Amino acid sequence: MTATTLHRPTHRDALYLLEEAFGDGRMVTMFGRCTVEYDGRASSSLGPGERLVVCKPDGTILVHTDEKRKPVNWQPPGCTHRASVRDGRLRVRSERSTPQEHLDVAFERIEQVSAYEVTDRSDLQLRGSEEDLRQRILDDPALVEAGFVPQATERETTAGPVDIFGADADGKPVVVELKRRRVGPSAASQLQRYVEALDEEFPDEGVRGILVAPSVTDRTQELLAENGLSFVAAEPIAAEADGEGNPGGVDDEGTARD
Amino acid sequence: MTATTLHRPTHRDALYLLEEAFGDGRMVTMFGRCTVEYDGRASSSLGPGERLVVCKPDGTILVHTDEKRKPVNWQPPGCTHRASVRDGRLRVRSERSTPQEHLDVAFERIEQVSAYEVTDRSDLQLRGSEEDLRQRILDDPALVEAGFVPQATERETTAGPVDIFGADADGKPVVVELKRRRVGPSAASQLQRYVEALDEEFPDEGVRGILVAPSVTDRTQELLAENGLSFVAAEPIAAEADGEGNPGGVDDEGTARD
DNA sequence: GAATTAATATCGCGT
DNA sequence: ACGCGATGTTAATTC
Repeated sequence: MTATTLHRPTHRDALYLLEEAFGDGRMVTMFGRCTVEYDGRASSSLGPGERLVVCKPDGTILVHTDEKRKPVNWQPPGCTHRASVRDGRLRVRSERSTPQEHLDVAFERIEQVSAYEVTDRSDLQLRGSEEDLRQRILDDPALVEAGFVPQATERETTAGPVDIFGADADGKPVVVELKRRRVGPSAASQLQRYVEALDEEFPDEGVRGILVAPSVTDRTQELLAENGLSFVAAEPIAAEADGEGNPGGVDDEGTARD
Repeated sequence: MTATTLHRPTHRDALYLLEEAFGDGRMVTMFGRCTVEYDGRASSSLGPGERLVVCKPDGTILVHTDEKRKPVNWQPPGCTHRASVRDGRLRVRSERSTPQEHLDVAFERIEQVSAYEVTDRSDLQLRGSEEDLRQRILDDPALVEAGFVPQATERETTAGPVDIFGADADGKPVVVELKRRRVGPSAASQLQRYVEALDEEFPDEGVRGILVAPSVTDRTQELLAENGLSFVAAEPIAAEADGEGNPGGVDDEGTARD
């Protein structure tokens, strides 16, 4: 059986399912009225309300309200889940050390509990990352500027590893900092740190810094100019010729719209 | 009814529930074997596997596998959900403009669908944030150094707003940058940008920069020293006298352990 | 373990 | 809408 569900169970019956599911490495969802307490890297309290709680077999716990992408409370993978009943509440505690932190969920009413057997071997294939941008540049260094010759990636400096290190048409050292999307001031600062570090390695050679990204904000442009840095516009994936038509296809049996 | 669940429904029956739930602003969970395609800020493909899909009434969609805290795919609030059946698959599409992006989930088998009415008015109370650290410093400026006098918070500069601006015992301008936890090089760069900006506002007054955080990394300490910046150790909340005993209490009716 | 950086980061606040 | 910075960021990678 890949899904087991209890509707409005007693706390005791819910507890039995949780014991079983935690032991079998099944994923669990709970829905009901609860409070949540967290203590660890910070601490927090959440008063009563109806929420969806998800427990994963890797030790993750998520508490979701009806809004937002982020859980209102959570615990990362590697935690230990325990369930119990005390003072008329169904309780779930998730705990870990390093850092010492724990999350407590207490249900005063449990509307539904489900346990799922999950099998998922597929890996996500992602396109358009900074890694893709780097590959584009290495395949066609002229995207940075004519005559640019990449010599190393992730080259170490005292300010940390730089994305691409190379030389321009005149043989001057060049640092290239890559960003997959429009950038703010922090990217300019980061590039400036790299240039300063390499200036000490190559005194009097006039190390150049080039930021490669789709675009930059106005203040960032100023920052770059102040520090004698350059900006080159480039996307992590080539922009498509616009002709996608209707990628999702047409529904033929019915639709539900939110 | 606050929770409605269909176990191994036909795609058509699942579709009817989705139509109803999306229309009523209910939260939906789905579990089954599916594939996922995303295109927008980046693009991705995910092959077949069993996953938990959560749709929120605010337009959020989350696709969770049995591992990790982050959803393997998602769409942020503000999207529009649509469900349909086509080519023998139950499909859910989540879409938005600005930026133009969409997520498609296609179930070949749907194990369970649930719809929940959610009511949650409680707000999260969080302690230990940077805001708490700021309040601590303002309550007791000597935590920064003897004689320090705060004059403004979020004071504007050409490099952006600084956390605390004030004067030291000698009347020299001081910029304080706050971080709630151990910091890396970017915090030092940020502080340096603020000092440079204020140096132009207060020429020849010798603007000082102080980083206040629990601790700094070695390379960051060097960066601070190179730029003539200071570091002061402080936590966002006072460390507790260790005496918490057994905060979770003792279980008296049973436990389930993961 | 600590350190460093990317991310479809998300989120909130300001203009 | 864009810009900017905090986050209990999470996660991957390297040392």
